[in-house]
Amino acid sequence: MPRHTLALKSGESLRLLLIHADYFEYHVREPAVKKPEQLTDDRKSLELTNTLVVFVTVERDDEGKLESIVRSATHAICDVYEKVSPSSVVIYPYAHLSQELASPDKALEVLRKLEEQIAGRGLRVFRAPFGWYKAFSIKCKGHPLAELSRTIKGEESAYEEVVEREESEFIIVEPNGEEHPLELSEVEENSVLAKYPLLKQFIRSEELGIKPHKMPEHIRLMRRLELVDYEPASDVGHFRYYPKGELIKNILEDFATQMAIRDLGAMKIETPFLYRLSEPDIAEQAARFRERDYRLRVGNKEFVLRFAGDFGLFRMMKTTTMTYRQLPIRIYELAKAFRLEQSGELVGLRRLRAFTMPDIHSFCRDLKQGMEEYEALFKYYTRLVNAIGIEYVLAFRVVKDFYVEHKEWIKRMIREVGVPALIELLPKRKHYWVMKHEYQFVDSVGGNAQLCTVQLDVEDSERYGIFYVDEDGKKKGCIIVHSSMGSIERWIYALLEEAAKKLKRGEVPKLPTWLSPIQVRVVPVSKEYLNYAIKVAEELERRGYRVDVDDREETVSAKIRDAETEWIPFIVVVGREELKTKKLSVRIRGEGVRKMDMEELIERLKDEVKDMPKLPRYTPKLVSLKPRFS
RNA sequence: GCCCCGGUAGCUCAGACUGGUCGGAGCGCCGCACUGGUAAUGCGGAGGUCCCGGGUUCAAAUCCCGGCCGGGGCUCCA
Repeated sequence: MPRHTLALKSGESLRLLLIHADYFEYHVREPAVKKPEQLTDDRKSLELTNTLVVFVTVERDDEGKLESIVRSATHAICDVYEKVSPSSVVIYPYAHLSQELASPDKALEVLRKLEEQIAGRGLRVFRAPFGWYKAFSIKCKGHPLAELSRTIKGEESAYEEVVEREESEFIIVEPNGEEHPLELSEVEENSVLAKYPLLKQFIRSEELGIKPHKMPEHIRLMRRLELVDYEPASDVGHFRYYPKGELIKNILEDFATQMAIRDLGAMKIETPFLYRLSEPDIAEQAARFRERDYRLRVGNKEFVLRFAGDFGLFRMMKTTTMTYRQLPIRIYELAKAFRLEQSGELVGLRRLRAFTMPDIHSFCRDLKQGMEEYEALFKYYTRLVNAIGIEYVLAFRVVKDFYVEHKEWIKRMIREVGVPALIELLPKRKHYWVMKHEYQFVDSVGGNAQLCTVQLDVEDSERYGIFYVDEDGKKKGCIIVHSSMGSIERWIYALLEEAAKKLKRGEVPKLPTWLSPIQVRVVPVSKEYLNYAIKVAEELERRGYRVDVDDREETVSAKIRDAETEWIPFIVVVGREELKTKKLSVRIRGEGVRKMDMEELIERLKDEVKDMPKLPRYTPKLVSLKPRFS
């Protein structure tokens, strides 16, 4: 008999394991539950050949959606039946596929209905009795379709997903506001897109699914540069950060926080990672993300790890008293989030199971204020993307009626950024938002990922129990604008991929100076000049820059080479000559060697770092003291 | 999650098809000499359960099965 793997995820659905068997038999032994199903003699044992044995587990959450579950399960079973042509079907209650069993009477009800439905389709069907220990033997046929498992969900089962999908329309809006229709089938011939290669590549990747077939470069780079690495001892998609990667991550986090607070006056909060599934609103939120959330049981409580910041935020806002005078209220959280993405979907830092997402939620009085807020956030994220310095693409998704009504407003925003935009017009609203936009990134191999997004949520907040007090003293639901700059990890991906694109074009790859783990490396020509090198470094450090000193016993060439392979933007060589003239010999990445004095170098650094966050070195001052992490 | 490909020293990889002196190279690391001027100074040394678990065989890094991790594809991306 072939071996079966019965390990299935804990979840919230009906589980089926279908075995096409040459031979199957069972014999009832003794009761397994307090009130087992009443039995007639003819059901105490059974022996069949060429049969389809369906092991069925009814899960707790199946209760309440019995009808659709039974319908879908019947469909699934008949589907397999037609493919393998057995001469009968056996429904076999099998509790062991689950940790979250439904109550026995509900389970029995489902099994009976299932039997009835299948019989109703004219098939010969048997049902093994429920609530009894049974001995069984099975001889699996072992062909490719002989062993299958199915997960059946209520309502939106894969088996009834025949719902006709109305197609979106696409248009391109040029920076000057000119509008052009776009047929996705004619992307290659489109003359407007020919002017905007990045946007064209984005549409190929995002809308047409034309994929790069290549490994994105950042995966190699994140390890070469000792920034980030896999951690096989954790779950897949959970990474570890070496000091230099941690520093970059922390600077980006500080940047997100600083921008939100300084530019928008948002209020920063923090909420828990874990939420109880027994809370109805949490359960409802979790249900939106079926099978994509981490669940864990502690004692007799079941928890879900948040997959977005909303969980704790909405809870907090429920008990917050806000008045119309205070709106819009902007709340910022730097939230660690967890999503159980399918393992095959994870790609380096592009898609993770654990990531850090800064988000801002704005609570607004009405649609008018919501739209003003949307525009403010649009401008905010545009400044933010421009400040980090990567190429990006702009895409809007708008419900068509809303677009028609607010066309000029949207075009005004596009003109403001000065880049062309792809607009997807949805025939009708199917999400909580009427409109959103995304700043998307296109990587070195032609793949893409969403960075910033702003969403105008028009289902007002009453559904979450969030209210403000209006002028008339009455409680009202508000309009929520959801927004995020995208995960910090994904920004690291974008920065590394941006550098990889430079490399591909034959340019020198680099990180912006404000994000470089080491901004200046001082290289003494020999031991004699080490003290002077340290003095130079200390002066730069006092001025707020990350500097280290290569004190190793290596040749100058070797030390320069190492600094270059680390992508250090400024390399200062000091020796006899520098000591004498008090000038510095500065090798600027991608430019060449220049003689500068200390103040000139500091001016240059100041100019590149501007008012971006500053953090100290996370690695030793002396290069010889730093271990190699990867 | 499914399909295809891969996993050999800290890192990058050769060896595998045709099982048997194949456990190898470069980088890194350690030691000695060199006292350095803008992308690799020379010489020497240490390092490996050949991813893990089973199987086939007189014999397995090598062949077979299962698992784990990674890459690509499919699907997915509230």
